[in-house]
Amino acid sequence: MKIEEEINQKQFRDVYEKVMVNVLFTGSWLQNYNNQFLKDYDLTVQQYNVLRILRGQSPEKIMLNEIQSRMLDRMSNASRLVDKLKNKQLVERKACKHDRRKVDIWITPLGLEVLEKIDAKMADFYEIFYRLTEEESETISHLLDKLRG
Amino acid sequence: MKIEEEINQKQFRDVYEKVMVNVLFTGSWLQNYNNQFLKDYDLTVQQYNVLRILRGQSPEKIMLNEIQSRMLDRMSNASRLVDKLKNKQLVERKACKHDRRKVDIWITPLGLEVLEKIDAKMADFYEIFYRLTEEESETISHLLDKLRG
DNA sequence: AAGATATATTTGTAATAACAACTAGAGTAT
DNA sequence: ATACTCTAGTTGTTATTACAAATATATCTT
Repeated sequence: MKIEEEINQKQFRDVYEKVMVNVLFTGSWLQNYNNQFLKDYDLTVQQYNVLRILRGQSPEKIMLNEIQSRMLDRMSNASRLVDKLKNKQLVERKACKHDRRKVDIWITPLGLEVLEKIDAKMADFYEIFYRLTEEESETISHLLDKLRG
Repeated sequence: MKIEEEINQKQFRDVYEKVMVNVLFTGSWLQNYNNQFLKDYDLTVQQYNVLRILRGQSPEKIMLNEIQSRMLDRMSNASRLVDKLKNKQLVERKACKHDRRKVDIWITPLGLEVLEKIDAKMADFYEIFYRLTEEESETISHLLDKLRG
């Protein structure tokens, strides 16, 4: 559905206003879609994302700063986000030996297990993306990169 | 900057994962950019958006439901959002005569004034979009429409 | 008209986000 | 060593978001 119909706005001042609205709207739409899917696993998009960052690094440990710099929404509070995951026993945290300002964080076996469960259902989730060809997906990615400068 | 570098992730499982991450990331990035700009006017993106919806309709009144259906982030709470704007005297609200379940909402002269001030600075704000050609903007919009189905 | 159902909005709440202030440890210069 | 500055992370506070439940009015059915 065209963005004009989606938000019931007849027209935009120009294509730039339209693309702005469309990026904002689609981002919000996709985040909702994600959250809906992840609700079964009691995770938010941001929490899931942090778990994936940690898995990508596993079995290496990683510090909070590093997590923050890789997060999709950098405004969320990485420290408390890790807290939540720790409470669910999906990650572990310990002060770094060499530099006691830092904390080492790593994913637990349970965390990996949860991610695997999610992976198993990923095909269903990804279905919507097959509305796009691979080439179209590349095009969006490329142009969004360009927009961010 | 490429999304891979932006979030420091070497690779994605496929182009679909990449486009998902990119849409989420860019949406969040753009929302932050917007909020930063609007901070001078003590408005959030959602509040600004509601004001614009009301201006589009002005001097007609509009009901809450209608606002909600046009919002970019439909999960925000339209009722309390209008509250905030009313406290700032940017909008007015009154129970609808014909159907007392509904409320009529409309933008005040002060609200219009604030929007005009923002308009005056819009050129600065829109600068980033000129990284894209008109054609590229149309392409993004079209493909995002397609993604949402 | 009474009761059931649908619609529009508000309110309660718990979780999360935004932002600033604070704490603690490391590095650096004198 | 002392003072200064920088870095990493935590904590406090307020606003916003997400979701469900409650309220109030309108509409439909019999």
